[in-house]
Amino acid sequence: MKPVNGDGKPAYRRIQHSIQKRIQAGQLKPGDVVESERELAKIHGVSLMTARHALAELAREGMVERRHGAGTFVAPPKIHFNKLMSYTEQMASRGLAARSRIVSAETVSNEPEIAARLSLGTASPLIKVARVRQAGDEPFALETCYLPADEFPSFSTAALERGSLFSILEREYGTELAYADEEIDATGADESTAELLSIPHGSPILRMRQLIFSTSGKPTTYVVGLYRSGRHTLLIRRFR
Amino acid sequence: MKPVNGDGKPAYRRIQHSIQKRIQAGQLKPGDVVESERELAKIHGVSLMTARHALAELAREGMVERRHGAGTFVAPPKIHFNKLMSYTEQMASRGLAARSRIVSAETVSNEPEIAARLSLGTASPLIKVARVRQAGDEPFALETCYLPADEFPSFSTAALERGSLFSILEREYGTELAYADEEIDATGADESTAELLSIPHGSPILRMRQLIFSTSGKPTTYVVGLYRSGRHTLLIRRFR
DNA sequence: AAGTGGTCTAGACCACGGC
DNA sequence: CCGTGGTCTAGACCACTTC
Repeated sequence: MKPVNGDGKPAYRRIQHSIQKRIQAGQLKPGDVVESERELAKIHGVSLMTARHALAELAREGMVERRHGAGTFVAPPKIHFNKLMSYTEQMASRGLAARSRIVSAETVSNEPEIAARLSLGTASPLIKVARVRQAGDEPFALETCYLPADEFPSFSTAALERGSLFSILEREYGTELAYADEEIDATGADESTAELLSIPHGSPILRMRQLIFSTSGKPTTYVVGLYRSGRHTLLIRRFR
Repeated sequence: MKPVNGDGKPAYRRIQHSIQKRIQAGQLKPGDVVESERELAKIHGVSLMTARHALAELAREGMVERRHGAGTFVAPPKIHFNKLMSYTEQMASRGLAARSRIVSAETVSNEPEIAARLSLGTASPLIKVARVRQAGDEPFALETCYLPADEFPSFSTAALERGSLFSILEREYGTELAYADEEIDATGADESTAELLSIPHGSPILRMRQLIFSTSGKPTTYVVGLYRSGRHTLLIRRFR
């Protein structure tokens, strides 16, 4: 009497996805009521606990809100705080094209501190790419990223001209990024940075040092970003 | 045949807490195995699903890790990224005492921009308290916080000398804080800030503007923090 | 093979919300 | 009042890890 599910996926996931699809397709709008546990159980031919599991997961992910005694409702779209996004993605999410210029691209072996952060030997070769990010014609940030050269063979700077670093890592090398730890502080622009950003030497700039980890837990990229004061604000949401 | 639980709390929460206590008391150390679902069910006289619920919640909170086929294990203590903590709490979590000096405390009605951020009329009275945070004898930050004066009657600056702002809000006024949205950028120290932080005028400083919301979703406090360069680094974790 | 977590059933009662 | 989500039972089988 075991009702075989069509695929190998858990029933609660299938229910979850079916609701998720309807939300993304716009058939269910924020505020709309979602089927109750009992309705879903009947529709999908599962027990209450299974239907419940599906809704509980969706609530945990922020897709729906559950109100005791009232029902389950589609949640308003969340603003993506604390999301790890590439510059290209950030611009795209605002409907803008990413503009940047590669300042330098080389393989270096003399940056022991950064190699250490990437859990590598002190003399390990690193791909080092420095780019100036532009808004309109004005440069507003200098980003330098470091990758272990051994893990990204035949890394092509040309590809960087076209697409984002993230998409290259993910599509060309199958590296799934998971999270990043960032250190943020203020500092003054040194000579070369000042020149690249067209600001006076010593101007206050925001420095963001980012260590990006892949899903396997390995540090994959180190990025140092220097942002012109007044041109850039970081947004974070903290929870209690 | 309904086994009455001693209190009104759900069984799965009691199980959760009993495990949580043993972890915090050090009886269970990171890596230690936790009782299996079946064991917990027997011990607490509940069904498997209930014991399971308790462990699933603990896993969601990051207290334990579950490994399919192997067991449930105490997770290593997590670094609290992206947590909304008061200065006092941050220091306490490092085993240090918070040291700060109140620079000024007044009620103002002429800061329309900040009143607006707190969703108040432009002329609403605001409690404004400026404090210098110290590490040892060295000042490293200037924090100015604003609260709606109407909602915190008889706000005592004296209490601030003793405890943290957060604890006053939570204990004296029953305001539960939920989350904060922060804007972070770099700027240069103005005259008065430079003097208070003992740094040259124009030195780069990290500015953090924070709007703190209560659990009811209402903006409750606005904080502007100015941090000396080199003395302070912000840590964030971003997820993909 | 034994033990674990992951999924699931077919019910039950309770607490809460809105009419 | 009825329908909702919240908790819970007493089992079951499967997938996985460990030995």
